[in-house]
Amino acid sequence: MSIYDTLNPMQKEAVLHTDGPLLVLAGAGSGKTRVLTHRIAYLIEEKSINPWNILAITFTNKAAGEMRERVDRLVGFGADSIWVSTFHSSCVRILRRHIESLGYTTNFTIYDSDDQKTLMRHVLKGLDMDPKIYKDRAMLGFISTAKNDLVTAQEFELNAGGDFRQKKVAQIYKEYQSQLKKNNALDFDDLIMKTVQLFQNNPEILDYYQERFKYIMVDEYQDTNTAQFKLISLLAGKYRNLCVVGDDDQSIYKFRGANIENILNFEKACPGAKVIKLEQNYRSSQSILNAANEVIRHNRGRKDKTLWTANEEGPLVQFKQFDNASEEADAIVRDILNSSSDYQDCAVLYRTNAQSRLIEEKCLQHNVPYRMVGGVNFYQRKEIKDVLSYLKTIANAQDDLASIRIINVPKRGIGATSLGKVQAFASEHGFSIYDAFCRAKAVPGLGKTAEKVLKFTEQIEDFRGRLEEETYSIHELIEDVLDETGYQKELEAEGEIEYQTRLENIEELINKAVSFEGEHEQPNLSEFLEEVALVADVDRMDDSENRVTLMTLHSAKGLEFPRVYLSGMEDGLFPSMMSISSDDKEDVEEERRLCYVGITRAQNFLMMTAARQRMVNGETRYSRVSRFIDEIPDVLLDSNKLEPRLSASRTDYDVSGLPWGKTKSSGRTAGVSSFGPGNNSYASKTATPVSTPGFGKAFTVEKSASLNYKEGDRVSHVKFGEGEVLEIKDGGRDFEVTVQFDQAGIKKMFASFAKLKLVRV
DNA sequence: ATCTCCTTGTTTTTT
DNA sequence: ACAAGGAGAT
Repeated sequence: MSIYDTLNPMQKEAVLHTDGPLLVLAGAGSGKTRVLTHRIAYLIEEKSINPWNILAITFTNKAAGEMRERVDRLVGFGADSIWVSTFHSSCVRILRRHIESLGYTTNFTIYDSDDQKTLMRHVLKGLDMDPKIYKDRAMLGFISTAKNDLVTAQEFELNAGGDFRQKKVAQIYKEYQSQLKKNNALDFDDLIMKTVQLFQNNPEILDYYQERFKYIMVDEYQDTNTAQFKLISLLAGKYRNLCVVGDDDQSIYKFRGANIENILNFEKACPGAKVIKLEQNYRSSQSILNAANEVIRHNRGRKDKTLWTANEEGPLVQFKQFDNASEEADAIVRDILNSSSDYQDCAVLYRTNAQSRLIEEKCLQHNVPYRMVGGVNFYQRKEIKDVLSYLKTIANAQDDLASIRIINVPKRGIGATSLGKVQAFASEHGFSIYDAFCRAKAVPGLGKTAEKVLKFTEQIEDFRGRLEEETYSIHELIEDVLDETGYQKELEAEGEIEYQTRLENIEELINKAVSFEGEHEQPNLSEFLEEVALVADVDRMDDSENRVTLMTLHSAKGLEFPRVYLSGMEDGLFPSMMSISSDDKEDVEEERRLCYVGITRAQNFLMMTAARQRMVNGETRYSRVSRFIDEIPDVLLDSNKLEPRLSASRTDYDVSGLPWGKTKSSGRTAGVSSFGPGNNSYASKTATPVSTPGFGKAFTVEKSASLNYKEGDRVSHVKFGEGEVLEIKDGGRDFEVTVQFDQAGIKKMFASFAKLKLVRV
């Protein structure tokens, strides 16, 4: 019996169809990864295809790693010469070799969204545009959309025609591009677009890669954008052995330029394409699948398919509505505890990252270990960006953003004024900022500051020199930078707790460097930086520990858990207000697909929850239950939604036409403009009684009762060991706990950070 | 040059 | 609620 006999007939058909275009419509949990891995194995083992000729594209690096591992297990050898990677890393790899024909140098840097924003601000300032009218984020949005559609700045300008605003945007786009080029940098969207341009301008390079990648597979095809589609079409243009796998019902990245038409029109774009549907779900119970099918049924314009399962029925999907978000979070964490499942089998999913805080708080309160995916991206943390900017400056002296970021970090007495002079000097002579730093003596009006600047550049040159040595490693470099620049000293001065977490983060970066060195024959700094630039948060998710997973619905795509909690099922939150009020009906459909993705993550147990009252952006919001819940027939739900509501009469106040009532609870008294100043007071007055003026305070009291240790208790800390609590002080947001540790001495720390555990004596 | 307070935006999602 | 950027003070 061969490994292919374990596949169902449809899966098997997909595996055996190796030549010519193939679209696999794979419903949630239908074993698409199995199909992909077996298909690769089949190509290598049965069709004797050289692994070298196979390209498999996945959505995240984590998925890539998993796929490689699974292929490794299926085929004995050769699996490591297959390209398994994301669109972005594939493009970087190609560009590193050939980008010189586009006028960049091969040590280009990659700008993340923060860098983009900084650069855009700079561009807007340089063009003397009013930032009130031309907002950085909006401009970047236009540019991103354009790039995803392969529209260059020049084409954008032509398309703008006589439209004044569009012409302005075109001007900004142009300037932004030229600044990027000056910095020898590419943004995320450039990675794809430049690769496409490279192929279009250089047929011989394209031909090389067409010959190289005779068999191409693309996972999560529903989330590809136009540029990515073009890239794939070019690569597969010669041999046409293209297999794409996806599910139109799980397309959730339209906001990022994903073009659902790519999957809906695949057959048109690739004449003669074979289409195979995988409709048997192996993941979820019947009950869960029923709910999922009911929800997604409400979308129009989808490929017709019905997911079924042979799994047992399982418990009904639960739905519970709570009075407020805190109760909701509390109930979820309690339910996890009561279920006596392993923590790692549980996931709490939410629409927005902001919702994670309450869940986290409750986990800490009940001593439930958790792991949070997302939130502030690790590589976007200040200390990480600082260290990386040093590395970037050392690796690529043309990266102005990086040089500017660190010239006065740690403080060297080089402020905005001096920097301004250097920048003026640099742009006048066409130098990069770093080159201008090196010529500080020639910068007019810099005076004594010039020497400080030169001290900095000497240091950088010194590091650069050391890097030439064979034995000098990246992690040593990081450690030396921390030490010799005085960065670490400055961190220390920031205070105990800050210092701790920041240092921990930097240590994690060092670990990353060490493992990078282990994986590469000749570790190269630019390569390290790019690897770091391309990691998503899910990639860093370590699932070996027994912890509850907290993440957004978006990050949950592709994962599965025995026990799933879908929180915040409220209209205005999920589906989001933006999508509800949008002119484009498609927007709510995308949210519905997101809901479908969420439901289908669950294997055995699913609980959906909602809160009647929730704090959002510092204001209390009252919401009704999500329309997605209404779309699931009552018989499929174990629900409390028929119970009387807390404030049935609250609709009386709902004069705004929004699906919720709004209360300004604090701070700004800016009028709700549409009502005019007179009506404004009406809105806030009527709503006040419900908003419990002291809500914030009541909240902290509740938290106080929950700390399970008090002054005088023995507690233990992960790092410091055991000790005695000397003092607990209410520091507003959190409790400040002072502990006399047996070994480590007296430490002050925040309760939620320290995760102290009570020690029974 | 650095610190402080005030204003403003942010919150939908991320490679 | 909270962070980040800008203006004005020190």
